[in-house]
Amino acid sequence: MARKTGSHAEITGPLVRKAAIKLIARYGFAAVSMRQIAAEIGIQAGALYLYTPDKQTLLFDIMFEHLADLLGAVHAEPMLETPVARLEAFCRFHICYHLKRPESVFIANMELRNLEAENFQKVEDQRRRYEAYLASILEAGQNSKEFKVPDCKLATMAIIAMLTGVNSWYQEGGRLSQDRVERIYWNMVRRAVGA
Amino acid sequence: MARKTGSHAEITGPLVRKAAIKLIARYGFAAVSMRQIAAEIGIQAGALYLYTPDKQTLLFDIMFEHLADLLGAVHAEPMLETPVARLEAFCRFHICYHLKRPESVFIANMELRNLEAENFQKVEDQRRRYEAYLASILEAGQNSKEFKVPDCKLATMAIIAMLTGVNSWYQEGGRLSQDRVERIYWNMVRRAVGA
DNA sequence: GTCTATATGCGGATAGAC
DNA sequence: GTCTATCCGCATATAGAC
Repeated sequence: MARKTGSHAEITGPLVRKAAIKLIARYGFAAVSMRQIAAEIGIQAGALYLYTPDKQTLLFDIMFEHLADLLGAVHAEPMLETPVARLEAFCRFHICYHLKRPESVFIANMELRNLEAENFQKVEDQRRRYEAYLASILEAGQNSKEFKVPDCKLATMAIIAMLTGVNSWYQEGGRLSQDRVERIYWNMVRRAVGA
Repeated sequence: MARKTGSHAEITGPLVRKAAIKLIARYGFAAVSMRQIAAEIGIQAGALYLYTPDKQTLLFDIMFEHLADLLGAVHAEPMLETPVARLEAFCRFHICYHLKRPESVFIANMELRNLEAENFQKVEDQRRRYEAYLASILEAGQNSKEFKVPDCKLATMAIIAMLTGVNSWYQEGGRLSQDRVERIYWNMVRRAVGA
């Protein structure tokens, strides 16, 4: 395929996404203008509309793909034997995956209310599927008597909130290594579910 | 003091605050206009500036007062004998207090990035003081060997994230009573700290 | 594919009448 | 204390030149 001079779609497309993630994470969706996003990558605002039909779709795509990637990654994890091994793997996976892309995580958690109804539903469905993955581990452990969880649904929400919270304070090169953090959190989770 | 016809400062002032909390919680600070806030209470936008010097100060006041009230309330709790009793009281207090004012809690957690630097510092200071309150309970239990916490700082962050997470799913009149939720969460916390 | 220019509307905040 | 009117700037999105 011939390409005209000044044709950079394959480069610019991903740059738009990347710039939007960076700026929305920092300032919030409503506070970031299309002009800012364009300026971040050195193009004019009008040119953005070659890569997204509008601002709302840009937000939705960022959030949906983040959750789709997350779901894909968790399901790609090797399926371990025991519930306790699976729960440890989940805890470590969750912390690790989230710490690697703090901006997307932040957007996925903070910008739900800026999604239009239809888009919100799609994103929420993904989120529920992720929660269901953890819930199934807890239920398995409950059935096998390895865990003592008073309520699997509550434990699911509690564990996810606790693990995601790491993103709000963890700093690379800080007092604790990531592996140490994972270990400490896993120990708290393990005891919380009575394993 | 004589009052002119149409003078409703004592009524309107609190109404402004209340309307702002409602709208900012629902749509986000950046997405809410001063015109919307005014319309919510049936006045014109210009009249808002009798009650706040600007939009930023309105946000700061809401967040700061929320945290000041929270700190005041937690320090007003009766000081119980043992660390384990104090930790249970804290867990129940935190869930109860936060469920009672979900909008202010949401704003305090979501709108930090919309605060100007100086205001941000003041709000963060309050938050740190609240965290320190929980940390001191954990340290006391650690010293008395009642708890087995690998790291008090991490346990503090983990417990607060976990407890605050209740606000994101709890619905009055749902499957579980608030007391039942408090009990279940307290049990998870208790085991997580090895008590 | 990107630019400039522009249509159109809403934003925060203030001035001055009542 | 509240209203109306207004300043001024920036928002999203589109049209058409290059």
